[in-house]
Amino acid sequence: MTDDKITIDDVAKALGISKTTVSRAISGKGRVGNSTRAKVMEFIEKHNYRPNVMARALAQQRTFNIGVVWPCDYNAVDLPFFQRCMIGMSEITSSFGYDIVVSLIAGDDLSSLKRIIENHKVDGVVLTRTMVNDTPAMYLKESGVPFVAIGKTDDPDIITVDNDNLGACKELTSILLAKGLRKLALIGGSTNHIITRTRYEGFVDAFESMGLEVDQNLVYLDIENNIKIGGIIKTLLKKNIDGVICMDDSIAGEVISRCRDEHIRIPDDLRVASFYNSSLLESTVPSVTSLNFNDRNLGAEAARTLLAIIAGENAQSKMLKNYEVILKESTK
Amino acid sequence: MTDDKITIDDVAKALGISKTTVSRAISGKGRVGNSTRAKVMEFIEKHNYRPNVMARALAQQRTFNIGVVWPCDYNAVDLPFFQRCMIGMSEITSSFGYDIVVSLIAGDDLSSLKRIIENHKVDGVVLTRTMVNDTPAMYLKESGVPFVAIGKTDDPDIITVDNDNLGACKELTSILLAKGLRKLALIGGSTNHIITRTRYEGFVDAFESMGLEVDQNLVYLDIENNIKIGGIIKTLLKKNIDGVICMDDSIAGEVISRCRDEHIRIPDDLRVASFYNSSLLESTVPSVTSLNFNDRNLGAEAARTLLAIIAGENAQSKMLKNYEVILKESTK
DNA sequence: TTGTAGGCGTTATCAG
DNA sequence: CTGATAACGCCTACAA
Repeated sequence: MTDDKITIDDVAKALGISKTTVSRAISGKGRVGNSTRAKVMEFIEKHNYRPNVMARALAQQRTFNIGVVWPCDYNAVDLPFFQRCMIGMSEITSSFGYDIVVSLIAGDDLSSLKRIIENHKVDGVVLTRTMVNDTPAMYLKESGVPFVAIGKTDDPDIITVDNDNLGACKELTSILLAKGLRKLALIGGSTNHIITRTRYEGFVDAFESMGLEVDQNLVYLDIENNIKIGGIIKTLLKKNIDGVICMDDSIAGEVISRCRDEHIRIPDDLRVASFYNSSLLESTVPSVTSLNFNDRNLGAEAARTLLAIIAGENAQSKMLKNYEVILKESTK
Repeated sequence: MTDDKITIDDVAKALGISKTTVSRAISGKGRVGNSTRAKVMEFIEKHNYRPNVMARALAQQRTFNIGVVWPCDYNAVDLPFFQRCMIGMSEITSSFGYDIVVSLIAGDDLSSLKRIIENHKVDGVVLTRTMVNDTPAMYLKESGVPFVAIGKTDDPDIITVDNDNLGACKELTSILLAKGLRKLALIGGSTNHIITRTRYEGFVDAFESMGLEVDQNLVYLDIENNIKIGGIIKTLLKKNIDGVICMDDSIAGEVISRCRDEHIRIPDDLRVASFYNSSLLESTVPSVTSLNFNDRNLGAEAARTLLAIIAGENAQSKMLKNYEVILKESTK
């Protein structure tokens, strides 16, 4: 039962045939007699034979692993986005017999990424976000390893998979504008992240397509620490605003809390919406209007694309259009 | 600069010595002349030579990967716990030249775990939680692969690393009892997870050590879905309770929201505390009394232990004592 | 259809 | 201290 270390050679000898034939029977490459194949399959099934992946990796220079680059800045640590993406990726990779090697990168330290690339531990990489000065992307590009980035990028050589953040943010903003709101504030994270810029663009587009102009005094970007939000809210209130759009739900949660401190009623005194929704917002009161994306599906699509590239097919960048605008109490 | 496919043989030939010597110079095993070693080191530095891990893995039957089993039930998906643990593990494994292969397992489907084990893709495994019917643990034990579990277990053969959940939960409960609260409710998740049982034990211990008895009518376990919490709160309010202890902050957040619905003031009408704290609770109002553990450190310790086992040292189970009881507004 | 032999890049063994 | 040579387990021309 626990014949653990049985090799292809053992199989061959036991069956009185050559390793080559066994190999072919298993891989399906090359012609093998039906009866022979059946014999082999039955035997390996019975004895629970598994080809040694390391040996195969060495022989055909493939690892059947993909790398996933996972940012772990202070902010990203608690976001469920990456976890959800990974689940989607895992579903796809699993079904292709691939496994996932994670590479956590903090700040500019690419050493863990370099290690898995230089050591040939992966056949390709998924980058889970894009940045303005994207050192990981540049490194990967230079290294020649197949990779896919989740998020937008300027570089046409890089294959990306992304949600339609621009369209979604524009739509949500438009809805608020259509309600007659005009003095809308925007609070968002690091402008080093492309997604922050895209969300901002969507916000601006909504204004422009209605012939309105964004008041830059109401835009707060690079707010990487929720501590600052209390002050921002106080400042904003003096400016007599109609509503606040938060780029993610962590910011939204903080905004709601600080409003409560200031005895600001939502939505009566102020409307609040978020460009990203996760369970963080689930139990807030009032419930928050937000955008809902399918992160899992995004990850799955990224993995699918990467595997296609690895298989030699020429894949193209994709934009997933399915998102939901969830209108809740906070903007009534 | 981009001499990517340079092998040990290339190094040997370029230096006019044998592969063996180069190998020894790099690994440090076996005696090599100092001048020779220096030459080798200089050369590989300059030409950026990296030993092929796959070849090494094949030769010495080691992969320099560890597997991390990551549950992805509906509940676990958004918990930051696993992510934080993994960051801690990654810090340690990285410093030993190891990488992390994740195995997401949903429900009883062990296929991804089996794949990485049977394919010899990892040298050991970290199990990130323990269960009552722990099929992953049993499988690993049977397979003979070195592994460490995060969490408690009955099986003395299994090496574990865990926080002192029992002591922490007992302490927090004791503090509330010491404030004179007596009718304390408890809401928690699946009793299939050992941690739920441990937390419950801590709760009970606190009562017993004060000569009090737990009112089982106020204990709600196996609440795996926050939707039920609204009803529970309503029921509890009729029972005229003093406070609610939630096993994690997702539950706590929900409890607070539902209390607000019912116009219950916290802490005036009801005290609330949580056995686990994450950023989910960060911006709630009122701030919630809770236990604070260092998940990252927990992961690091687990990785350290696993690597020790892999290295052949005989490691022992560890309990990390450092946690914080954070007293906040919700129990004033 | 099947088998033989060589190679993938390292490490381990055993001589020198 | 150093070097051939044989594993490690699998794949793939090339032959038969």
